[in-house]
Formats: sequence, structure tokens, C-alpha cells
Amino acid sequence: MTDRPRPLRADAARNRARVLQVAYETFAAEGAAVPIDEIARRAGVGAGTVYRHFPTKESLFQAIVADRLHQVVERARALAAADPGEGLYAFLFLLAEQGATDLGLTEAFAGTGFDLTEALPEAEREFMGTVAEILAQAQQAGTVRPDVDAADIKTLMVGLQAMHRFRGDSEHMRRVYPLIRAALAVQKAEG
Amino acid sequence: MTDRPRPLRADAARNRARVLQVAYETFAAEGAAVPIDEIARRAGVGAGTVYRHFPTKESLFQAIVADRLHQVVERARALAAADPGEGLYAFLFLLAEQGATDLGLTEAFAGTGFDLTEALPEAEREFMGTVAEILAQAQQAGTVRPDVDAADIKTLMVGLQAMHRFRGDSEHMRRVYPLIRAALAVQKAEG
DNA sequence: ATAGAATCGGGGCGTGCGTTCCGGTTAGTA
DNA sequence: TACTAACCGGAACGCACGCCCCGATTCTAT
Repeated sequence: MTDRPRPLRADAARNRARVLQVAYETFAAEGAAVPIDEIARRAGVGAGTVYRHFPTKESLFQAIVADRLHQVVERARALAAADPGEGLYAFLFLLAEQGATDLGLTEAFAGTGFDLTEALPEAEREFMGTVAEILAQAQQAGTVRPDVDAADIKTLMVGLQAMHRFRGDSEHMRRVYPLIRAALAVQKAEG
Repeated sequence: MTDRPRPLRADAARNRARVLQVAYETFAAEGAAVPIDEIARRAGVGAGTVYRHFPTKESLFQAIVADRLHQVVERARALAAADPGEGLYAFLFLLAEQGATDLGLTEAFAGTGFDLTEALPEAEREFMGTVAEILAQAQQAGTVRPDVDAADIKTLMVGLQAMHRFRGDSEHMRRVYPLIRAALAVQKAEG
């Protein structure tokens, strides 16, 4: 999977990258209902080319999601390395911000029965592993209460992502984010 | 809109209600991609009957959402009347719980470009009005911090709803809900 | 430079869905 | 009970989209 038998011809690689980029932007902005022909047209290639690189529409979805997920994980790792105590909060905020654009994807794939865990188990594991790692660092630094686990964080991330749903106005999320942060911070007096 | 020129024949009313119910359950469980023919089949009527009551698929969506929204508002009002201080929390929890089933709707409509505010402005106003009302009661009772507004609550509701997105397991939401509640409760020491 | 092979492009096929239409049927009324 | 108007069912239409195919084109290795 990591090493290809042959390194893919130059123009083919170029086209593949271009299709992936255009598809990401288009689906995020206009939903998954956009036809492949339209993706091809905007990428300046024929429909056949798209289908050669991504044999089915679903496989194109998978490639997009895997790509985005990998990027966000890398950025989160960098943030956490810079400041372990703030890392998790930075991760949450990053995801919430990114959510403004990626929400299009989330919504688009929601209706198609696309299940991340079973479609891309590897990417899912990488993501959850990173969450657990960064969470542990924050808890050791004492900035996040110890009784939350990685699954809770994931749940919160999903919620934060969804909060962009109305009007694409990120103002709402920005107002609510401090509340979430306060909820996660260690409480001196526990109720 | 409230008074019809003629009160709709008995069988027609029966069929309409039946289609609405079946459509709600089906879309919630299997997504908005289910064909109208299938809805009709399950409701035990012909496709023509569905289209007579709901001239387009979108109008069927609207009727379902308006129905659900109205029901949830009524229940929220009852909860708040019973205990003004707990009303808002009960409302939040109700929505979060209901989200487990209604999430199907949310996701189903997310991909279709369905916008509540512009599709059903009246229902939206009723909903937001109720939120504002119940929030005000809770704030007067001193159970919710005074610096949050109705829009913030709506944002949180959207997030809570979305938290069911993975595995339909309501366990995740139940673990996170107390965090949200703690964040909304009045803070004795403000940071 | 040239041969050979992989890639490109876009026209075309099949399918499935939203919507319409009309002959048969059934609920209300006198 | 008989008449009428509204309602019912499901066959049929048109369209849009996913996917396949093949002649023309472009890249790489010798």
C-alpha cells in the first residue's frame, strides 16, 4: 500500500492531485450531490480520468476524508508539541474553526451512509490515537480534568463541528467555545 | 392556513397522517434518499396519494420537520412550566435524547440544502421564542449564568444533537451532557 | 528520435428516482 | 338509496447521474 509497483506517470499524478483538490472544494461547498462529470469539468479533465484514479464515487470520498484527516492530525501534533498544556484546547479550536469549511463535507457525507470507522479504520485509529495522546499530555499538565477520556473529546469535537450549521457564521461557535473550555478545565470544587 | 375551506375527507385525512408518520420514521431511520414510492408502499397507499398531499418531496420534508419541531416545543413548554429553574436543562436533555432518533432527519436533510430558517420561518420563530422564554426563566431562577443568550443555547443544542453521530450510541452524549450543564451553571468565581 | 505503453477525453448505456396522469373507487349528501 | 365530487392507485414519462469503453494523445525508456 505504501510502495507502488510503478511511480505513476507525471501527468497522471498531476491530474490525480488536481481532481482530489477540486473534489474537496466542490463537495465541501456544494454537497456530495455534485455529479462526477462536474468535478471532472472543473478539474479540466474527462470523466474517465476521474474514474481511473477513483474507481467509484465512494472511493473519491474516502480519499478526500483520509487526506483532510491526516492534515488535521499533523497540525494538531505540531500544536501539542509547542505547548502540551494548551495542545488539546488548540486542537479543539482548530477543528472547530476548520469545521466552517469541512462541515460541508460532514453534512455531505452524512446522508450517504458513509461510516468513517468502517471505511477508513486506519485513519480513524490514527485520529483517535492522536486525541488520546494530546489529551493525556494536557491532563498531566493539569489543564484538563482527569475524568474525561478520548471518546468524550471526540464527542465534543463532533458537536463543535456541527455548531457551524447555521448561516456558516462562526460567531456562534466562538461564543460557545469558551463555555466548552470552562467545562473541560479542572474544577477546584467538584459537585 | 388555520381554517381550511373544506375539512378534508375522512380517508384523505387518515392517509395524510399515515404518510407523514411513515415518512418520518423511514427518513429518520434510513435517510432522505429513500424513494417516495417506497414511502407510499410502506404507508399502504399509491405514490399518487403521497404527491397529492405533498406536491413535492421537499414539501414532505417541511411537513415532517414542522411537525417534530412543534411537538418538541410543546414538551419543552410543559417541562419548563413544571420547574422553571430546571426547564432549560430539561429542554437541552430532551433535545439531546430525541436527537438519537431525529438525528437521522438532521443528517438526511443536511445534504439536501434544506434551510430551516428560510423554509419554515414561522416554526423557527416559535422555536427560538420558546428557547428565549425558557432561558429567561432559568436565568431568573439563578440556575443558568446570565451572560448566555438564546442563540448560544441554540448553538449548543445543535452540537448536542450532532453528538449522536457515531454509532447511534447515546452513551457518548450522556457522558458529555453533565459537562455542558456544568458550563452553563452560574460560576461563583469568574475567570 | 522512435517505439511502445499507459493515460486522456467524452460520448453512450443502463438504472433509479421524482413527478404526472387518468380510469376506477369510495366517502359524503339529499 | 342514489348521485356526485373528491380521492385512490399504479403505470408511464423524462431526466439526471454513475459508470464503461475505445480511439486519440502524451509520456518514458532505449
